[in-house]
Amino acid sequence: MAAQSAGVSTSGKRERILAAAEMCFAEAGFFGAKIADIANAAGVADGTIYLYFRNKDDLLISWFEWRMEEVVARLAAAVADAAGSAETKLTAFVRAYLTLTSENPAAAEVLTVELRQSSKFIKEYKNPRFADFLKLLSGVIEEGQKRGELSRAVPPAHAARIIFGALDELARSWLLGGGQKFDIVRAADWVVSMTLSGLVQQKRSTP
Amino acid sequence: MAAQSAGVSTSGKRERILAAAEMCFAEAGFFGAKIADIANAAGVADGTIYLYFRNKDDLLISWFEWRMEEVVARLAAAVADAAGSAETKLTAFVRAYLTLTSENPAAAEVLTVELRQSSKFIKEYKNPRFADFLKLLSGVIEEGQKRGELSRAVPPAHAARIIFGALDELARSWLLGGGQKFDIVRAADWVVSMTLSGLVQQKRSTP
Amino acid sequence: MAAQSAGVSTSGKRERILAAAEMCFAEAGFFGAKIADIANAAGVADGTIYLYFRNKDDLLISWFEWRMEEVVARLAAAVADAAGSAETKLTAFVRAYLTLTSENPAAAEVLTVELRQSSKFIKEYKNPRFADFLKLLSGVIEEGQKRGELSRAVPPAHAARIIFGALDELARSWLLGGGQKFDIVRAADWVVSMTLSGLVQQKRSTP
Amino acid sequence: MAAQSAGVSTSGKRERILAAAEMCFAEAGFFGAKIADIANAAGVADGTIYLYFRNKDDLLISWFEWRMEEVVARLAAAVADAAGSAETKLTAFVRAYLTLTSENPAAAEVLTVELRQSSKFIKEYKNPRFADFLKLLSGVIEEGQKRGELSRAVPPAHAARIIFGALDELARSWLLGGGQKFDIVRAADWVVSMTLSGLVQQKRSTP
DNA sequence: GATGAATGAGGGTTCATTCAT
DNA sequence: TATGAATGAACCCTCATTCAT
Repeated sequence: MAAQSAGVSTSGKRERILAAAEMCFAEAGFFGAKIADIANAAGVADGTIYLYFRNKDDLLISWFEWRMEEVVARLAAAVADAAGSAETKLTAFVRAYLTLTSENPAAAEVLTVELRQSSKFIKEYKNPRFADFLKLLSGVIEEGQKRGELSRAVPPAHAARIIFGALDELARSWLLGGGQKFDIVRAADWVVSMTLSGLVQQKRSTP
Repeated sequence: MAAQSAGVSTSGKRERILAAAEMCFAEAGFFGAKIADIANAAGVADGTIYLYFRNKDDLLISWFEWRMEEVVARLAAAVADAAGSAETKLTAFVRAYLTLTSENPAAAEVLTVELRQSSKFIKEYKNPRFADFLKLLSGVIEEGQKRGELSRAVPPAHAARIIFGALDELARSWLLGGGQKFDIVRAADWVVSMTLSGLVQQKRSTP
Repeated sequence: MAAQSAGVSTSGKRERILAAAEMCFAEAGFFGAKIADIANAAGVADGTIYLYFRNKDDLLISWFEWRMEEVVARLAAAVADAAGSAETKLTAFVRAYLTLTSENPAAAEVLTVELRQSSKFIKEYKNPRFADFLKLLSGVIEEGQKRGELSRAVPPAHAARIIFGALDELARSWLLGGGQKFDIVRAADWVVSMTLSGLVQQKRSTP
Repeated sequence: MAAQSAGVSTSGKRERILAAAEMCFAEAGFFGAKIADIANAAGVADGTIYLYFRNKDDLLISWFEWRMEEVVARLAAAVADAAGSAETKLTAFVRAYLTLTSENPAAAEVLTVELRQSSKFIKEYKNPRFADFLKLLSGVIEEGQKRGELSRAVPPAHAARIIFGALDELARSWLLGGGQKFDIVRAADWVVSMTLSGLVQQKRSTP
């Protein structure tokens, strides 16, 4: 009772529904996934979903909040663990992001494909978790710029967007290939290489 | 009269429908846009749409082919005009892409948001125009690598994905801000800077 | 409560829908009857029909099964009650059939008119209940032939078809006349007379 | 011009449309056959059909008139040729009817299945050709009764209905079997046998 | 809380019919 | 006459949401 009043169901139904939604959204897309499918996958009645979520939109938003909280936490931990230069931290971030993708492709599928979709989520919904995500990334960049490790050519917020875009697209192409065509975790090095050193053949300072 | 005898309506109804679809998809999303809305915007009857397109899915796919053909042509032209190094060509590509985005935000909105939506379009539909798009970009990179202008650290196909992801994300954030927050065309330089030279403060070879 | 736990709605919605469908099909024909009409007549929402039937076709097939089960049972009972010769049994069958017609003209209308409509019902649907119906009739004939009561001039299956055709056509002409022009139950004697003794003026064997 | 003003197209388009309609109705049913299909089969434009027929209903009615005129004429000729007793004439009628069925299964299909269907044609349309058909049959019976050749047990109009019903049902079952299961023309003898002599084992007058 | 039968608005699609050429 | 592109009313069916139990 005490636990329930805190908004945490003792039976974990909310989580089961969110996990079921993740699966269904990944498989069929937000519009293709039916509430009945999700309820069935979660082992609850259709109506039960409405005890935990206002409506289908709210379910997607709630899923996003739920999943992103974990993602941001793990990325933040990875960054924190990577003591040292901005380069090291960015590398840790990128690797952690693509590792998460490979570990939970269903979640990645929804994040990468479904979440862009509707004006409901990108236009009206402020998306605080995604803002946290970008802030984590841009924070590392900003710090690196302040410390003189990174070029100031690109404003941190945009640099973060660019890196996220690169990661996201790489994740998407990996997911579409069924995870077969290349090693997504090793692909992290490509993103690191391109966004840190660039494609141009460097004429590094000679000793 | 003579023109009509070719069996192709001179009234350009197909194009009007495609343009109306672009507008409606951009505004409401694929699932949110109603056939009736599109017909109304195109100034035709609902049924007329089905004289030109098999169904709503086919309308989106057809729109994609129609729009991407132009996009790829313009990007190819921009690349062709940019004689010289791979660096110059990539810069031209990126600028042209973001210029197109700024010139036709509705089209960009659909491309960037709606096209990711899985089932019919990324999973089932092979998307030959998008493949052309990526091929154009990876071709420039591959050539640059062969000429020794670009590093071989990243395979051309993945480098192209990374650049596209960066561009796409930048375009999306610009579109979501209503085109107000920053100059998307000038943002091209950020993408160029990051993907060619990288973020790391270069210690260029000094004489 | 206890009854409901069986998973079968005690409110008899399925039967109400079938009865409403019977009425609407009789009045407007299968294609003319709208799902909304049937739902309205049954006092349920449109969507409710789809909880009990896959689609409109399934509704007609289900109606047929539902109604024919009763018809065959009653005809079988009539035949069973008519102990004695094949002649007696056939007479009982014919009278029972036309009595049913007069008692439920709507059902007869649908059976006689709508069910012939080809595609879904006679060509694809195997119609097991109608097969039962014919089997009952041909069984009586076959038995009569074996016992030497009936001529072997016509194979039982075809004789059954011929009798059914006669009954069906008589029912149809009665239904089209609004049941006013003649007494359908007494018309049974005509069918009996013709199919058992024939039209030809019999020169019965004289002692 | 003179010929056309008489309502007879010199190019025979009306007939081509009627023949095409027959084929399409037989294949797909009245509701399943599309005007576009019929126009295509007739080698005319959709709109052309409306130069010859008021609407789709009128097309079916017109087809019926067109086809029944021929059927009645041929049956009348068969009856006329069969000089002699009512028995002979009825036999000729039945054989001619089933011969027509076997010669033109498509027409038979429409007559037997589609024409019953809609209230448009049985309830509102007076169906004068079908009345002619029944009149021909009942006329033979009436005459036979007057001449004492046939029993007066069944009123001629109803006897005609019964024979037609038998024929129609036999035709339908033959058509549904794709004309493979039995010889429809030889089946004529069954109808003759049953409706003239009946099923009951006759104890014919002994010499 | 939990259920799931019931709801009914909504929309994609069809196709008989029209009419400008 | 003939055409066939265009029309738009009509309708089956889906599915998010509700609510009596």
